[in-house]
Amino acid sequence: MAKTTIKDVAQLAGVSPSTVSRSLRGIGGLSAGTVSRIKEAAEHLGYSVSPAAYRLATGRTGTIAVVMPYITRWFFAELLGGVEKVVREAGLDLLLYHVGDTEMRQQYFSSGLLRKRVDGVVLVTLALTDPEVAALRSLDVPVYMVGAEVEGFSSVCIDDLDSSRTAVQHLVNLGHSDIALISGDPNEPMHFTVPLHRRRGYREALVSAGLTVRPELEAHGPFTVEGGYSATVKLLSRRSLPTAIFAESDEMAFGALKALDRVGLRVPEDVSVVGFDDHPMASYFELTTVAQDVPGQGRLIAEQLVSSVMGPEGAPAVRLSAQTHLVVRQTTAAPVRRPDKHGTAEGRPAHPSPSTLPPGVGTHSAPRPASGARQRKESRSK
Amino acid sequence: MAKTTIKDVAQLAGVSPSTVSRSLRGIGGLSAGTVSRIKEAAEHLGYSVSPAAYRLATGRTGTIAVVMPYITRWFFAELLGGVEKVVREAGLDLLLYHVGDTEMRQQYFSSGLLRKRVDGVVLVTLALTDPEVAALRSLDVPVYMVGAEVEGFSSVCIDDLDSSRTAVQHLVNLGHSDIALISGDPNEPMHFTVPLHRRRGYREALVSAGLTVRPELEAHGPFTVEGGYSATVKLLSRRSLPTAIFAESDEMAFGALKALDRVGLRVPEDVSVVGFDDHPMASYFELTTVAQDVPGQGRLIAEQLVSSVMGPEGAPAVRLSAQTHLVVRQTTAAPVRRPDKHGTAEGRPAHPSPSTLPPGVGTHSAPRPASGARQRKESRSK
DNA sequence: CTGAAAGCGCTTACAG
DNA sequence: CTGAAAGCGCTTACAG
Repeated sequence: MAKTTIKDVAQLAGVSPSTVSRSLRGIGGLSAGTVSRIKEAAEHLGYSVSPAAYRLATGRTGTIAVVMPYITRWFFAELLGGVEKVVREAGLDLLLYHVGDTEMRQQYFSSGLLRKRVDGVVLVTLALTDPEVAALRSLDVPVYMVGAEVEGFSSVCIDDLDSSRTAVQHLVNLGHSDIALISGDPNEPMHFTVPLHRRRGYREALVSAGLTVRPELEAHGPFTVEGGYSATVKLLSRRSLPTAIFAESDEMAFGALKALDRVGLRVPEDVSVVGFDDHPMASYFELTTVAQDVPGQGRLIAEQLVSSVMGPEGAPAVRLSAQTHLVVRQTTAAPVRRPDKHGTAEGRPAHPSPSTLPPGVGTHSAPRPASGARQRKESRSK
Repeated sequence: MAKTTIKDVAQLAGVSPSTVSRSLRGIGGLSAGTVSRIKEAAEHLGYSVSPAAYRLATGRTGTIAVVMPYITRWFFAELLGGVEKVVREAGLDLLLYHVGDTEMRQQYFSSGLLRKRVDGVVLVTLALTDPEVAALRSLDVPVYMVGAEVEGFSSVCIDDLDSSRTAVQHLVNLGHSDIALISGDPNEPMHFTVPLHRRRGYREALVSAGLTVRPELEAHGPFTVEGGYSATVKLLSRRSLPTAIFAESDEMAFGALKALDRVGLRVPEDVSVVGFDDHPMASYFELTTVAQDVPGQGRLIAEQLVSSVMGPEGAPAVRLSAQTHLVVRQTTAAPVRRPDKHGTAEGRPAHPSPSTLPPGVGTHSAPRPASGARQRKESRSK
């Protein structure tokens, strides 16, 4: 199974390596006979060009890198899927890099890990520091961003600010005035900008509706089910209860639904909930949410990248925006007037139409008093 | 921003390129002074070796490929995360390939896409045909498999057969005899073996409990929430209703829960449900399920790969197995005796008191040793 | 301990 | 339309 080289092919076809090279890439004038002879020889020998040699000779790697702070979370996995599709169809290789914490991040950007290794890189959701931007520029390859923007780099973003405003405005329009926010941690070390924009959208919507921004209506946690659950528990332990909750991601909204269910609050009768993403499980929960096409964003940015990498000329940086739209399902409704502002679930009047109770909520677990602790009974067999 | 080469470093340090090369990789005897001078020069110039030149000279690519039929599904994303971690820590690059359908698959294996491109490849969940195995062997690099086994390739698998048997035995122990299966499509074109093993485990458990395997108790669909939903709808439209359902994945189980909820069947009072995976949302739904550590499997196989790729000598193929354990939560309970076997949901008597189901406690199955089962108690810290 | 030289397998002006 | 030759940037026996 010795590796067959271009020389072997040349010899078999009775031509020079140069001719084989040109023929295989369809360059220059070639006599039809030679071409087919070469093609045959190459196939017969099972020849494929050595990427290493090709790269060394041409300086092009035929490879792009995708750098992400998470791999398994819904948004990131979907985005990766979209990027992969376009990149593969273009015949490029995709190198995956996970930059999970600030330490990895630092060592990642300081060492020129990508140097001479890729023709382009797409960064997902990473808010770059100035030194990081400088390091990236010194790579001398086009940089593409999703969910973040940097001068001189192409990007595709949704309008987080406006989308969040819309989501909260929906709650305002329904008549809510005690609208809580479940957001990402504003002080997390990776400095993601998405949560910042979504929070700003929330606050702006309140203000423009003549409502006041109240810190006790805001809680935060990681962008996960657990994060949404514990943030909601926090909200529910404060002095005034919200009639609606805007969660910055669907997974957080799922956690909120669970927490509400645990304390016996009904959705949407007692509390309305809006999420963000349109995660596949969102329709399961009948969750009202802001929908975005994540694989589409991946494809979009990858197409930019591909056309610039394959093209003869580096294309100028562009800023693309992806659409979002509010999907109204069954977790939002007009608030029910409550006689007792501090009332517990039991004290509330029954809602006229309980059939709007979202499926899956409230059926599988006995409601218990919320406490910070997770209740989890597990038993293992064997 | 001209690329700095080893010559530049050599010149600056006043030595030959050979010496720089040796010094940078810590080979041969080196005088301390030279080493530090070289190191300084390299840092000053921001030098990093050209991967292409390195690969061409050494024949090693420092790269591994991960080939997966899905990227975004939970199992695959988690596995990828585990592999990535180990691979990155070893300083290797990870090339991601998505082989989504039989067509991609064919063109993928026929063209030597991986040829000369990687030092090793991990295949996830792909049942290979003989020609595919041959193509892989001709790559002349070690091949690693997760969730599948091939003679001569290293692999890590869970025991799908035994795990499924255990899950169904749990239902049998609770007193169920009408146990349905929600499985993957046995005729899907990719020929995944996991669903086959899980189905066999289901059937074997029935048989060994003296129950008969009834086709009308089996339904299939894709390994998704939707798939589980529609498979359950199929089950519910047949002549006899099951009192328990074993779903081959948690996501399918979620779909089952939804379908049951839609028709007013209560879980676990009317129907018990067991899933497979211990997906993060499983605890959300209080789903009884077979837990597996997916990122751990990714790390395990990656460690094998790394040690063989980095090591001087190709290690022999090994077959590793990963543990599973049944996690009993609240979606399984003893069946309630029904007067009317063909009764509809509406026709059923209301369950006397759901509180007769002590949360978690009363639902434990008597752990019964399955044949050939590994005994292992796992406890979760944190 | 260190250099000069060959070689890894391609591509691409440069000639013809 | 096709070849010979140089060069891409490394590594590694081979000498010294």
